[in-house]
Amino acid sequence: MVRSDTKPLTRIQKQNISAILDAALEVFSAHGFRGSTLDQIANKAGLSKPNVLYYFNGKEAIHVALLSDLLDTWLDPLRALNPNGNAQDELLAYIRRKIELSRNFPRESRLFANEIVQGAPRIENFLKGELRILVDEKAAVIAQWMDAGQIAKLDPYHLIFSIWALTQHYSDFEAQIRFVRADNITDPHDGAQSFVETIFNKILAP
Amino acid sequence: MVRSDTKPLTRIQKQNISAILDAALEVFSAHGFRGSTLDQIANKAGLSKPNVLYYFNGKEAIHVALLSDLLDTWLDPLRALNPNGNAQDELLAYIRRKIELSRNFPRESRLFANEIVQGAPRIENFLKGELRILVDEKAAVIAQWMDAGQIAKLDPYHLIFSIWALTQHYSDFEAQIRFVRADNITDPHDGAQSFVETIFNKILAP
DNA sequence: AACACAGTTGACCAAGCAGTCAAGTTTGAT
DNA sequence: ATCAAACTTGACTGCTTGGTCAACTGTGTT
Repeated sequence: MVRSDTKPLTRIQKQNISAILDAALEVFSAHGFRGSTLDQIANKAGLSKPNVLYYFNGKEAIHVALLSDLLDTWLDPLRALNPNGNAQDELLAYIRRKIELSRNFPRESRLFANEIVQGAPRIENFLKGELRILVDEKAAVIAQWMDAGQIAKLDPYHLIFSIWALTQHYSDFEAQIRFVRADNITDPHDGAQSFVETIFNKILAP
Repeated sequence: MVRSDTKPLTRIQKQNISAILDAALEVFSAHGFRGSTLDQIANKAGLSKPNVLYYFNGKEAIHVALLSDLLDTWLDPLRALNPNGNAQDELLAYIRRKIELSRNFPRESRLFANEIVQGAPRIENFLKGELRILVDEKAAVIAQWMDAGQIAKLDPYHLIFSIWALTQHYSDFEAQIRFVRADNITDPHDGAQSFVETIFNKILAP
């Protein structure tokens, strides 16, 4: 088996591992963990099933690899919230980064959504650990901004949740939006960006 | 097999069918369609697997029964939006009904969410049909209210989507909220109601 | 009490699935 | 050209799972 932590990956390894991860992202995000099969992943990756298992210890291992790659990236936008910046600017920039992330990585967003909707069994520790610490920290920053009168006084946690809800909705529930707006549609994200920014301007106004 | 459309159900049929549907709701909403097994459902319902299949034609039939029961109820809050009422009052009442629905029926909400996140393969027709017609109709009503200056001018479709996003977030992503707010929590919905009403008051203000 | 039918289930398939393995082929360093 | 290691796979195994079936029990109507 490959993927030991002791280093250098060959050309073929890099290529196949990334083909597998890309295929797995496609499949897992569309059908959930239990709804996906190794055959689907192998097929989409253009490899045989035993060959997929040559690169990863098992189905679970592929899923874990995807999630840990993802979780790290997922924190970045919130991490970048600068306590010393202007409240409105910082929050709107955060919102913009979040929208961009769901727009550019809808599969990743749905992979995450699938996990959460089903009770987050595989990422409970991430949520209770890293994410919780970061959210507590940033909620405190937001609370200070509110106390200083820079933005409207609201529950900072609910404010963060509402940003998550609105920005991810367009990727996670894309199917609903697409079917409901059958005709006049190109990208479901169209208009979303400016709408979400508009309403948060109203929400945050002191 | 039972469940023919030609009527009267016995006492035992009523009881077992409802036990099966309740168990299936529990299981499907937690694991998705493919992630759920008939054995889990049978167990939770306190019946043997063959007995479950005596009442329903198969796993799919149980899922369909659940969804069609659900979809109808799901439209009610939006249906009740009264074009002749006051814009703000009507929309806030709609929001309140939606929140109440997710709070009282989180499993139903997650069943629906599971479907949508995975591309809505089983309810595509509902979304493209009934839901779409209703949304178009109510979006037109909202647009009129906006033109009349009763509420702020926004994209009515995005306004509806944002209501869906915010009200369902607390049930569908309950796991995330619970883990992130580990301590100071009783019901994740606590505070949600007043927060969501507050921000929509700001959003809708003309 | 007797009878028809509703309800129930253990034992059993067949298909689908994750994962193994031994035997092959390809790659690249020398 | 050689060879060891990297890579690949057809054929297989064992388990899970949706679904069947024949035989059994419970119910309620006369």
